[in-house]
Amino acid sequence: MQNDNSTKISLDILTGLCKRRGFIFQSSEIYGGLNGFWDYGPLGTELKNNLRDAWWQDMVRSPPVGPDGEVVNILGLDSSIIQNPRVWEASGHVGGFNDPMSDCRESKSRYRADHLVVYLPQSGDGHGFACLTGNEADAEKRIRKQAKADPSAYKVIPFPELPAADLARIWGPDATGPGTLTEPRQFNLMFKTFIGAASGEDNLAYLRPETAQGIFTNYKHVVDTMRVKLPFGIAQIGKSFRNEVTPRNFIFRSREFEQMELEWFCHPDEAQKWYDFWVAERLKWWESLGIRADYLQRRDHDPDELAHYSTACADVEYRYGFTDPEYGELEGVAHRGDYDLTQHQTFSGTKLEYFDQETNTRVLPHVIEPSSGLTRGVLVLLNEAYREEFVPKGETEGGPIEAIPGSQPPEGYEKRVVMRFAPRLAPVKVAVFPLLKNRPELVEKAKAIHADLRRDWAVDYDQTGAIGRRYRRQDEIGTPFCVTIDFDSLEDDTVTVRERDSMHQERVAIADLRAWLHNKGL
RNA sequence: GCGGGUGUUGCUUAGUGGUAAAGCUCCAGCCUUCCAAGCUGGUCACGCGGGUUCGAUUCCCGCCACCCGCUCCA
Repeated sequence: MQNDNSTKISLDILTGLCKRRGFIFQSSEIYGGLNGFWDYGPLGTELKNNLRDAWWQDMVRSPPVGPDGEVVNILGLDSSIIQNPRVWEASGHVGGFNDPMSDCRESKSRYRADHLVVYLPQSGDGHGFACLTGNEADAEKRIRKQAKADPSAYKVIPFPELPAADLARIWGPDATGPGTLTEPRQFNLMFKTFIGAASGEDNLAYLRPETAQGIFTNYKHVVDTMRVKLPFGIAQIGKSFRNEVTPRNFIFRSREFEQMELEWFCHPDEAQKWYDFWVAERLKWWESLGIRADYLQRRDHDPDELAHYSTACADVEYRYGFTDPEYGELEGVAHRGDYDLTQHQTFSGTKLEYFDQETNTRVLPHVIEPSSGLTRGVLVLLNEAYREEFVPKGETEGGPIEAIPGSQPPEGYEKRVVMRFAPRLAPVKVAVFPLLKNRPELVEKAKAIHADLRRDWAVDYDQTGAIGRRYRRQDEIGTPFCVTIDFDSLEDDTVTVRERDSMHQERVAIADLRAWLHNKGL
């Protein structure tokens, strides 16, 4: 990716800033860390909570107007992370990911171990040959050619029953020599845990790999208690856990992550209409947060990549710097049909049909699922916000000049790093400074304004060092406004409000400050 | 999971078989009337565990984490 993009930044820079400024730390770092887990520091927590709250506000409390011009109805839920293990049998998560696999180091092929059989010499010595069940002729051919022996001198056993010590003398199906197959390994998507103090297989449980199933299992409760009519939605935000084979790319793919999921229940005849609506709506929502439109795209899944439960799926993708090709998933909007409710109806024996009073008919609703990664959203916000700029030394006339990340400023300029978060999402909204810290009257007034503003917003107070340094500190954590109390403030009760992006300053009466900030998007 | 690379303070680097230096950051004081100024002082590091050795941050082994590629990916 050598193109155009002067603002492309590396994950190294972002990871460094997140650590340096208290956004995101490696989990349990003092013990050497843990692959695939991350902790959110004070500012990362604020940022993540702000994104979470924006989603909740815009999806649950004040959702968009539907395609018919009617306000849609969406209700909130918070189901437990650990659920009856049968939930995951019904959902298809148990079973689908439990097959032991063996890799060939030479051919890079991966085989399901229960699909392989091994020809072993009756004599006990010499090479053995593995093949896929159904391809026995292939193995026998190789016995004649490679071992110059008759297949009848061999016994056939299932690959999983082969002692690990014998792997060294086995030829893989696609290998040109022995000893290339790895010991069969279990790939378990779900984290296992045990309920109760005594552990054993009979009290096995799982940490949920998605929040969606908790919605389906509560669907009937919501229908019965909340006087809802089709169509309606149930929304949930929470942690999910997946034993990813390869956690990579900072918080993009981690083993513990957070989802914001909506399950939209509707009449089967209307499902396509709602699918189209939600795909478009979700793309618009990310743009409304200030994400550059040319960094977002809709990608419809090909029929052959659809999951078993899904009849259509479209992703909202973002142009991360590291995903290949170029764009990577941020949110998936899936048309799940009636798969989930059918499964849970079958497995639980509980009727999950919706009874329509007006038409006197029963129907199993179809489901459209916009499911986005909250923690992936945080990564997108960080990536979108990061800028390096050149500023003339000692003054701000003309404002900052956008720079290529990692480049050095020309003579007379210095670099500033600024996080251009939308005010709504910024972890700190306002910082309050006395111009000088050794003038008690300035300090006192600044502290009073700080104490007042913090009733409404996350507000920093800083009196350390030169004023310019304090501005730059706030730039780097993305604080949109800084308020400075100077000697004029003591005379006329006005303050300087300095804007992060333009670095412009404006004189505002203290009495108007709260309203002024509100008008700027806080 | 495979292959390659990396690991000294918050960051960037220096260095050594005798437990570590510098710049920036950070903290305190002085100073400072709006964009990382200056002066003085200060805190903080050899990823973890073994081995060799009188002594290991340095040499050896194992592990862990991170980065790149492959693989995988609801």
